[in-house]
Order: sequence, then C-alpha cells, then structure tokens
Amino acid sequence: MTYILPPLNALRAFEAAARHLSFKLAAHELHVTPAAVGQQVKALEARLGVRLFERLHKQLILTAAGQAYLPAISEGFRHIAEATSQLKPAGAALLQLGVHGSVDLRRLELAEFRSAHPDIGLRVLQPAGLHELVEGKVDLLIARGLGHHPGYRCDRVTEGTGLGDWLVAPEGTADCPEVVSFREWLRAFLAENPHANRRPRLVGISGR
DNA sequence: CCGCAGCACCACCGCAATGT
DNA sequence: ACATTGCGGTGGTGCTGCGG
Repeated sequence: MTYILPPLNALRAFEAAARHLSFKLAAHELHVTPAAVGQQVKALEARLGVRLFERLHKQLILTAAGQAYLPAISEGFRHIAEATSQLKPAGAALLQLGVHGSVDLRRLELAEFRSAHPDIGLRVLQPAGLHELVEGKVDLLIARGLGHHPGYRCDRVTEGTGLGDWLVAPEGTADCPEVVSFREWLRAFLAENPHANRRPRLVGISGR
C-alpha cells in the first residue's frame, strides 16, 4: 500500500503556522526561520493547487480550504504521535527534565515520581533554562515567573504564591503522556507538600 | 554481481534586503 | 513587526564508472 502524500515537512509547517496563525511563531516551534516556513507553506499550496492562507497586512488567516484541511492534518499528526508512543517498549520513554540551578532537588523527591511511573525514565539536567529547552536538550522545564512564551506551553503548577511556578514544554509535546504524567504528579506533589515550594526552591529563568 | 568512490544535481535552509 | 523574495551555502540523493 502506498500513499500519495505532500511533503511531511510542508505539512508540519502548515499545521504549526495554522495553529499559531503566524509564520514567526511556527518557525520558532519548528526551530527554523520564518522564511523556511513560508516557503514550505508556499510549496504545499503550489502542490495542492489550493490557497491555504490569506496573507494580509501583518496578519495571517486561514482560507476556507485551510480551515477544512487543518483538523484532518492535526488528527493525522496526533495518530502518528500516539502510534510512536505505543511502539516504544515498556520503560523506553525518557523524559529530560530541566531545572533551574537554584532549585533544591532534594525537596522535589523525584524518586516518588519514578516509583509511581516506572515506565517513564526521568533524567534531570541542572542547571537548565529556556536555552536548553529551545535547543532540545530538555523536554520540559521547571521555571518561575514565566507566564507565557510563544511556541511553548507554560502550565502553572502552584497557586497563590504570587509569581507562581511553571512547567514549560514545547506546544508540540506538551500533551505527550510522559509530560502530562509529570505535570499531574508535580501539581499533586506541590499541593501535598507546600513546604517544597518555599524559597529557596523553584526559581525561574533569570538573566535570559 | 556487488560495493565503493567521485561527481552532479536538487531540495532545503538561513541571511539579507525589501515590501506591506 | 511581519511576510516575502532572492541568493548562496550545505547536505542528501542518484547516477556512473571502476575494482574485487
């Protein structure tokens, strides 16, 4: 069985650009330049013979065709991600966690997560910041005082602490089972162990 | 027949300039 | 500020010839 498919890189560019409605943010997510995203989308449109975006002044919007195309493409990538996840043998999932240098890891009791999720390997990189996340050295990052960053999902893991502490992950992987498991565990752990969230503790990205 | 090396072509990307 | 375009660099791929 063979499939007649458009280039997958072009589809990724389209999907990211459609989600962000911005070539710039899509490029940031895909670690390429906006020009590259624009060319990929243009090539896809040429190949399909259909205009997917309306390029307006400082604004990018989906055409009707683009709106109709997007859900199926997103669903397709989701299926690929799920199939890939299921393909991994037990214990093969590895989560690279970045933690700011000032965080006292002993207070986090990561061994608790490891015993609760023996199927997820957890590797910690400290010190780490947004730089390591952007470069792909870590899959997610514990940060503080970071409410929003384009292309990345910042989930608050504590409440009522003023600045708040955040778990940051790329939009594309923020819903991966391993990331979701760690996020839920961290939220529950910090709720049950508020002392673990007192200073000095989860101190965020600074000086970047 | 198979494997390897050299070569040319092409696709992709980043940078810089330009337009909106 | 953001998208587009043109240009040059780089890496991958396919073709061809040669030797074992």
